[in-house]
Amino acid sequence: MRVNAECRFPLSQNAPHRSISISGTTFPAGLPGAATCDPLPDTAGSPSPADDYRGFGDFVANGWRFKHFFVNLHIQEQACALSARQSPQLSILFPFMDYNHQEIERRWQQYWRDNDIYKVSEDESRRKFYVLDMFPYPSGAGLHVGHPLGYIASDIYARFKRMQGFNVLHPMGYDAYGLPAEQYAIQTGQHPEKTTVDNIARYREQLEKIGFSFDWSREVRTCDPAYYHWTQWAFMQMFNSYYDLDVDKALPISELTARFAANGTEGVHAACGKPMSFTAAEWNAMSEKEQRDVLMNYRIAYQGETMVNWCPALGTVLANDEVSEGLSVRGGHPVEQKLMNQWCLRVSAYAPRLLRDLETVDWSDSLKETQRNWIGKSEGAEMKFAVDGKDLVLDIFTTRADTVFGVTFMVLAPESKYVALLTTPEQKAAVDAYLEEVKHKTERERQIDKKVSGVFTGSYAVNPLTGEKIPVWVSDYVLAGYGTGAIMAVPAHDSRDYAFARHFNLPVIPLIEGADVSEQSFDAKEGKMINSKGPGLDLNGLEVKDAIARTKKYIEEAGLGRVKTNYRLRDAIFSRQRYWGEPFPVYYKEGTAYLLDESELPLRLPPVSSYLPTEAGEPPLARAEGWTTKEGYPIEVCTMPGFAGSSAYYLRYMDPHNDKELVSRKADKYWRNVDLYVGGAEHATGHLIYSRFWNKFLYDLGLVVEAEPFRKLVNQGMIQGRSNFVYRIKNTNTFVSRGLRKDYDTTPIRVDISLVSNDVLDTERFRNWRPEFADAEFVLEDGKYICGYAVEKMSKSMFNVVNPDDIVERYGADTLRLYEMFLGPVEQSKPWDTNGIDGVNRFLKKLWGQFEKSDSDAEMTKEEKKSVHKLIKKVTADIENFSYNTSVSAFMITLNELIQQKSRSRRAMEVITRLLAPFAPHIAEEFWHRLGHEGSVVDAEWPEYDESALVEDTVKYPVSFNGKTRYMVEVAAAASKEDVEKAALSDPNAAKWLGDKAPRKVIVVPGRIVNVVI
RNA sequence: GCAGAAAUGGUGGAAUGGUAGACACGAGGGACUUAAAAUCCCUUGCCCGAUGAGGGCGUGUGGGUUCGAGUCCCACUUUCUGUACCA
Repeated sequence: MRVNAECRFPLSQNAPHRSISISGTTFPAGLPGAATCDPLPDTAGSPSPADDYRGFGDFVANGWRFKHFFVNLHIQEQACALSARQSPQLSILFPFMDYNHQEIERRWQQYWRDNDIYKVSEDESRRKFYVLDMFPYPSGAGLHVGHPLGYIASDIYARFKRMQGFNVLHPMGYDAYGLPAEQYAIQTGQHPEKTTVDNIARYREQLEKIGFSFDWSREVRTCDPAYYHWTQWAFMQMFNSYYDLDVDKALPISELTARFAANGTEGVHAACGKPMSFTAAEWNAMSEKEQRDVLMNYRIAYQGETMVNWCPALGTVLANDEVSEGLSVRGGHPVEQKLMNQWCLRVSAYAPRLLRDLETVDWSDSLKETQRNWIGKSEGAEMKFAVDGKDLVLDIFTTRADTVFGVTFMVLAPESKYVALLTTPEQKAAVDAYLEEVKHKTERERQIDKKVSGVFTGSYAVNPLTGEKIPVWVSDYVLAGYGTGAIMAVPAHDSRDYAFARHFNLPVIPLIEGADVSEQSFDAKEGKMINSKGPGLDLNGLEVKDAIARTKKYIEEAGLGRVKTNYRLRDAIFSRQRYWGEPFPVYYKEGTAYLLDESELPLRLPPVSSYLPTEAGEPPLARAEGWTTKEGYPIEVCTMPGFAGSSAYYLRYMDPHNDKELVSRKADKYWRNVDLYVGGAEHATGHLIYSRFWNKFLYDLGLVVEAEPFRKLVNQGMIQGRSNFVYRIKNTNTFVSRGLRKDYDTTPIRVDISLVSNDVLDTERFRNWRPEFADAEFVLEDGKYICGYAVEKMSKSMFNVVNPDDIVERYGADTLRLYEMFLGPVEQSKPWDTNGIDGVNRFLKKLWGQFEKSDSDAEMTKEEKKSVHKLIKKVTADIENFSYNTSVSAFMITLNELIQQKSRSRRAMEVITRLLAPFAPHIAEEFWHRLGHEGSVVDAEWPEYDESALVEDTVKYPVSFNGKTRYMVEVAAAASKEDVEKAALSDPNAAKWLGDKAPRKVIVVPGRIVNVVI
């Protein structure tokens, strides 16, 4: 059937007349009953615009809403030969499709799944691009609107790159080992795996709804044996490697063993725990156990006695980055220092390379700076101070070698092994008492309580430059873990030493000319040296900088010490006394650690009867039955920390199903490393250090091709919650707005965010929500109760969590995606405010309407073309710069322009569809198909702009006088500077501003501005 | 303390040294509607002026460079983030 009747009818009296043509082409194909009018003969001619209508009703079918009109056609008889049974009154079902996000999003998500649209494989013919998000820990609370921010940003980039022709790897997975699941297990007895799997299912569902282009076939979970097989494997490689300082890379431990057997420690420069010296003969004479003990000092994954952060509440040790201000990052429990034998990773060996290679990556300056601080390179000197009357030498590290002449005492860390050696019998009681006191302080107490404390050991050291005797003290302001655990104290030029000296009445000798040290120390590294002359060295009169260099040179020549670079970065503690983590592929034979055979990987996490430590204080794995090798040797009962599984996951995504290797050579050579990594800045000192270390280690072994894992990194800001408050006058049931009125004595009460809209409280729902205030009175302003608010972290306990599911349900994923981008720059933290979401939702609805109106296949007009090409240029540049908020506004501007132009161009919509595809993939896919395309818009080509379309015929110049804009002149775009100047000055407005003066100077910036100086 | 980032309307924010406040929210007014919702139109930095024409002032504070500064330089204030007895 072919119907060719053009009908015009008003949708409402005021709305512009809208015409539809009833024919096979305008009705989307396949719609049932698109036009249920009686069969019409071919008709020609048009009805008059004044055709009246009567009666209408809506009904919905297949997601389309139909309006039912009866139209009285006023068609000229001769133009339309109607037969007797055909009424001049035509019944039309006008398909009136609202923007139905639920329908559209469901349909296209299904289409993407069914057609494996986001599945990628290595394709040598195309250039690769790897876009990665930091994978989430699947917590029980699910996602809130803050989580997807980074995922949306990276998804836009991934889709953009794909449309530009790149083969884009964009995977997602789960960092599934972690404390919350285990804590939950302890409370409920439920296996953490169950909790984790449930949470992952929830996350997956939430993520799917937002329309990400993840290749889910590559999903990884760190708790999956097929995955942690390779975590354990990597650990084994580290156990079997040492760090050679001469070639500056990791080498197989077998090479070290061979060198020991041939030459002993002679000529070996390797990173180690404590310096060792032995001959080949001594080595060869050692028992296997002794040899293995020696090797443990060199392995990259090693077991060592170290001061660790022990968290009694969690029953485990923690890495430095898992502790903040003396409290555990997870849970906020107090942390103590404790000497324990633990597995460690020799990350410190990589400190120089971790620092140096920061220059090769495209990360933000602030993030690089954070890493630099954490690595903490400091150049100075290690100096020897002999102990008076004893055959002992104290090594100290200092960056201020120039201040040796001002050393008036020395300080040992309480944990230093020298404390026992230097304490004299007379002082023993006092020192022991002090050590006892310090031991019972937690790290937190030590930090909060900055009171000066310490005790004299009774011994004296000898200043190597002056020969003077100086007392040696013990104090907890000196850290055992940094430098040598001993310092030379220069109270005149170090504030901590100064405080200590004043407290214990020790002398203060100023060394810099003009420095007033009567009230405080002079810490600046500037000025001329005084009081600095000894038998072998005279620094007087030198600038501090030169004095430092001079002293370093002198002590090296005189054998008093050496130039040394210290790093703050310490080895990573790799054991956790917990259940929910990767087991170590390690067993113990006569107390010595051995690796399992690789063929036994993965070593599966065994079931246990309880997730608590044993009575004997051993970790939960000690409860596992048969936790031994076949031969009956006990297996390690600690598990690996959270960062173990997250350190190389980006490699596993390249080849996730490989059961022979972590990643195949081929896949690694193709995908290489991550081109764009998006995640939170909170991982700056943990994950990003460990991951870089891990990668460099694998790189040294020739297992991966890139020295840095993450080429470009973007930190998305945090989305904060907006907490709402109501204010109750004390001891009454009356609430007042905002709490701004100081005459009321008010107490803020938190209100769930769902009860508040535009700061206005739904008082009725509030009464239901908090039944104890069921009969509350509200003092209204203009009939409304206005809540107060505060911007805080988004958290359940603050009643400010906004769930993305609710937003998706109500507005759609495309709206959520656009809105999160529209909120502001991705890197910036900002509070979530659902109120603004209507703006982008309206934009999509308007765009939808514009699409429906677009029925012209003609070339774009000049105006249309200019609008559209301006948009191509803007959006392309914005995506490259991660400036997504301005992209969204550019879309809005273009749409407004097209509406203004009364555009009906399908070509314009076609370009906009492509540009919008990365941002709002569902609606774009819908448009794409309705425009008649077969495949997915995901593979549409990214449009290029035509510079000539952007050229203006005329340019409007603002004319300013002495920098103040006064009026505009319009001149031809081709006008010369002189012409522009002439136009500006001959404008009728000119006289008013020039007055009787002549312009001194006229500045014309082509295309920009005219400034007249008078 | 140190390091980094930032400070622009009622709000989120925009602005290669060149018309400050794009875009959006909110607010006010109007149209449509029996009504509401939705939608559409207008106004919206502050002050003076009459509601007009017009003018003045405005990007945390104070100075500077420049024909011209939100943007560059110096000093300061405040906020956020990270980090800390690191010798």
